[in-house]
Amino acid sequence: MPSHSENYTSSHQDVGRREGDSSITRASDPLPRTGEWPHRGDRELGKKGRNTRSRLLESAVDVFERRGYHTTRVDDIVKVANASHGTFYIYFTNKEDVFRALISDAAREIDRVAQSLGPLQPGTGTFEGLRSWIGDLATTYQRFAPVIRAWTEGAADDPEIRSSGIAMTKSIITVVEERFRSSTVGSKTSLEPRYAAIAVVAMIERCFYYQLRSRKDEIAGEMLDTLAAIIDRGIYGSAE
Amino acid sequence: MPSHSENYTSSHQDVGRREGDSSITRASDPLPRTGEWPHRGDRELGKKGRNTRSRLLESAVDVFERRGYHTTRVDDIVKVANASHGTFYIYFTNKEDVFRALISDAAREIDRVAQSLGPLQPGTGTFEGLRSWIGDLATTYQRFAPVIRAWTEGAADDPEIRSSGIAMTKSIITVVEERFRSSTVGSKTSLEPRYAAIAVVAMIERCFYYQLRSRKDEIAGEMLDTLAAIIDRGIYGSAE
Amino acid sequence: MPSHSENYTSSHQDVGRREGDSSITRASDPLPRTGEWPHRGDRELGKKGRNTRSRLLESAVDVFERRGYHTTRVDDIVKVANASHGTFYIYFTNKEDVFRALISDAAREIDRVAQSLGPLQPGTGTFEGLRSWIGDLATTYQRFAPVIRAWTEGAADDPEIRSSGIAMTKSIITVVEERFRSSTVGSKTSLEPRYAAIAVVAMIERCFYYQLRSRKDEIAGEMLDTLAAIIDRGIYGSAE
Amino acid sequence: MPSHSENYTSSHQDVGRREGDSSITRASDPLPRTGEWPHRGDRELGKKGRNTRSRLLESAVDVFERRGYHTTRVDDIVKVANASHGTFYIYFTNKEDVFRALISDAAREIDRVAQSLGPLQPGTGTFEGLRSWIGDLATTYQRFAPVIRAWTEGAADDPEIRSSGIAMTKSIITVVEERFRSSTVGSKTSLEPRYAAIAVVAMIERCFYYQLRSRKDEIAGEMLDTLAAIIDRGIYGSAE
DNA sequence: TATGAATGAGTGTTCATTCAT
DNA sequence: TATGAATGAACACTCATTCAT
Repeated sequence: MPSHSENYTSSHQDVGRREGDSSITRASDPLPRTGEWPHRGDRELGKKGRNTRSRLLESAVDVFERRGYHTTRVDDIVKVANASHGTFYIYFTNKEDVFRALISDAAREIDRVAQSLGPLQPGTGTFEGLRSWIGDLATTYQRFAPVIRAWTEGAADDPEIRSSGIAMTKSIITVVEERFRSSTVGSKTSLEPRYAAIAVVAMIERCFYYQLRSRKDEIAGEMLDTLAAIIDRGIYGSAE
Repeated sequence: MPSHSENYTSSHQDVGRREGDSSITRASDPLPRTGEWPHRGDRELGKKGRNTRSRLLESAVDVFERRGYHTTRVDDIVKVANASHGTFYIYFTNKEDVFRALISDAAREIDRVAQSLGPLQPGTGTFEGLRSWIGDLATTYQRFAPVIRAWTEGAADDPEIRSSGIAMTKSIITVVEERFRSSTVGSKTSLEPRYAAIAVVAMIERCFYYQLRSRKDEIAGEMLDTLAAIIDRGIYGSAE
Repeated sequence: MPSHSENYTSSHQDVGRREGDSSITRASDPLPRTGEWPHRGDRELGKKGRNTRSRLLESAVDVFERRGYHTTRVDDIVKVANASHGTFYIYFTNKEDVFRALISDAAREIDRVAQSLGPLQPGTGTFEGLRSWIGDLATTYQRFAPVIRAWTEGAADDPEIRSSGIAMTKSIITVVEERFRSSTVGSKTSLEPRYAAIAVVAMIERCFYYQLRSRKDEIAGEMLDTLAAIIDRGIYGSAE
Repeated sequence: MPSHSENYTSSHQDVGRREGDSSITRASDPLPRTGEWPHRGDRELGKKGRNTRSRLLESAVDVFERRGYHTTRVDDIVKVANASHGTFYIYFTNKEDVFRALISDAAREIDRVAQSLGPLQPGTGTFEGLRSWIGDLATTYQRFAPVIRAWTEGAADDPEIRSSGIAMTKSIITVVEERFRSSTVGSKTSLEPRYAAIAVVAMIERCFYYQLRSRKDEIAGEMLDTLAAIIDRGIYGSAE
């Protein structure tokens, strides 16, 4: 649910495809030029290696949260992980690479939860359905909070990361749009489902972000209630 | 309307009140103007100097838009402005300083427009009032689009700039909250005005941002209609 | 006259085309991504800048000679030039770039001298003509000795530099080949002019290199006499 | 036949004489074998060990050829050999060490062939003798081509390897010089045998190198004919 | 007021080598 | 005998900032 958008009217989904961890580089050429060697993916890692890699990932989360993506230095991460500078480069090619590894998990999960929004028909417990979905989203969002925040705020100038953020948001918007269409919403009201979906996703995403930034341990229940209520009334036209 | 928040439940407003110039050293000031010392403010500048300063500011807008705040180098700005490296430091202390100079105008304007939201009573043309206000906000937002985008996306790890963004958002939320309170909204519905205001501002801000990122020349009218309609129904309970 | 060859049977000449100094990078895009900015060419340099650049070039020659191309560190060069690390990167993008600047002069000169070989007809003072030409070549070679040695020995794995070396050698071979063809050499003897030219250039180049490596101040006159004599007898068939 | 020279006028021969193994610490030894200590030589190796060692050597040849000496990383070699990083250091102390192991064979062979040049007397089939000798040299040269090329091009800044190259070339020059002296060449012509020998060896070595770099499968027969003819006429004064 | 050369601290990245298993 | 994880010194390169002219 990071906050980048290139064209929110396109509806094809391109997030959540990738398999496994985000090690994008893969070995095949037996003798590449300098700098083209893939860094170790997960597969060939021994116990110790896996442990080190995890420690680095955890440290990265930690540091990204405290310093923000841009301000973070590889040096900070290895210091927290009690590893040497060189060790970092065994597992990741650079800062972006760790970041990709982190967001791939988050993206997968959020997308999964986003897709879980059931069909809703006006007058049939729409509030409860929305409230439950938003609650699930909030839970997931909180789980990956540091990463998502960095994703939203900081990584905006790495093209690949940005586009994955865009894709993720598009994907959620599309789900919501389809639910709006398949309910009788469109006919009852003058709302265009696409724009309504954009507005709703925007609202949810940004409220979560505001709340996260407030350093509360969790997103307030009242906030979630309010979101569900506004959507229920604003889109599904439920009264009171 | 940038997107940073520390605590959105606090309601005291601290943006847009202070008049005149403020010094850089007053760290609590949410929207400091360009530092007066040791660099020159506008007043004491000769014609040539004013011109150079403007050129630098315009170039900065240009570059921030194309490269993003973090990626922008002082070098880029002076090159676009056809100025020398040294010249930059005559007018600004550093990159943040230019940025502050740029956002101060934007912040003032947006805040002014935000405050213009009139009192709304259910059943008395709430949609039109909201639509008009949102339209004005959109116009202003578009006018300062490059700066605001940079503000939203990039400046997140400069504490001073971040806090000015937080303050700005808080200020708008507070206005909206007060309008909600002073109408009979609270009593009719179960919505807590503070949370409702947060949700509404979040939605508006993020939709504008999405639309801007889509590279459309302007924010779609349908988008504005949809926003107004959702708020009208979701908060003011208007039907149809 | 460096020593790389890809295909010595091709005869088209592609050395000596470049104008001015070897600053291959040129400015045009007003806002390139990081790393694409051209480094200052010679044109826009003030007096001081030109001086610094020269000092760096001289130091580079010095260090390349003492340490060899690969072993040389940018740090070594700036130390000798009494400049700071950053200064180096104002004038050159990296070690290769300085090297290119250095060899372009050498290549131009050597090529010019190589082309000066006049037409020779058996029985008409061929020895004197050859001896004089070889002498000129030797003089030029000596003048650029440190650079050429580095070129021959070390830079072999930089593709661009290597190919310029190849081109240079090809060019000389072609000149010699044409002189052999236009004299009656081919008809009198069974020598194929192309192969004969390769052999002759190989011999000259390598003898110069051997002599340079021996750390003598200059290439021995007897060496030059011997070369001229061997070619005179071996190719032109002069007796005694 | 690599291409380094410190002083090509000295004529005492110091390559190819010593038998058996030599220690790394004897710096003056021109062609040290792989260090026996603390790494294992061939003798004490089990079947498996011998196999691993061979694989590493073969891989090294492969990689040196494709990447050049300097650009080659230990990492590349072990990857091609399907061995682990640590294994490499069981058999060799470092990259130079593998290289020394590789060139020792090549050097021995080339030197042996070089010494095989028989005594030649003008007017007694000198061309055939030369042509045959050059052909043998070419065959050997081709056999060890990748190693020799790396030796010629790249190893120039390792003192020990360089000096072994110098010694090798000196040795060949000396053989040739002696043949020139023992024939009546010196008296008939004005050529100084030492310089003539240098020129001849330079020519042969460099032509081989040129041809190798041209990526032909083998050195052209015409090239060998031409070399023999030039020497025959240029040194031995044979006509037509 | 403008210039642009110089600086150097700060970061990123590579790779030979060691060592516990 | 083999492994592959870890290390850290060595080097490359960038860019904000200063300053003499």
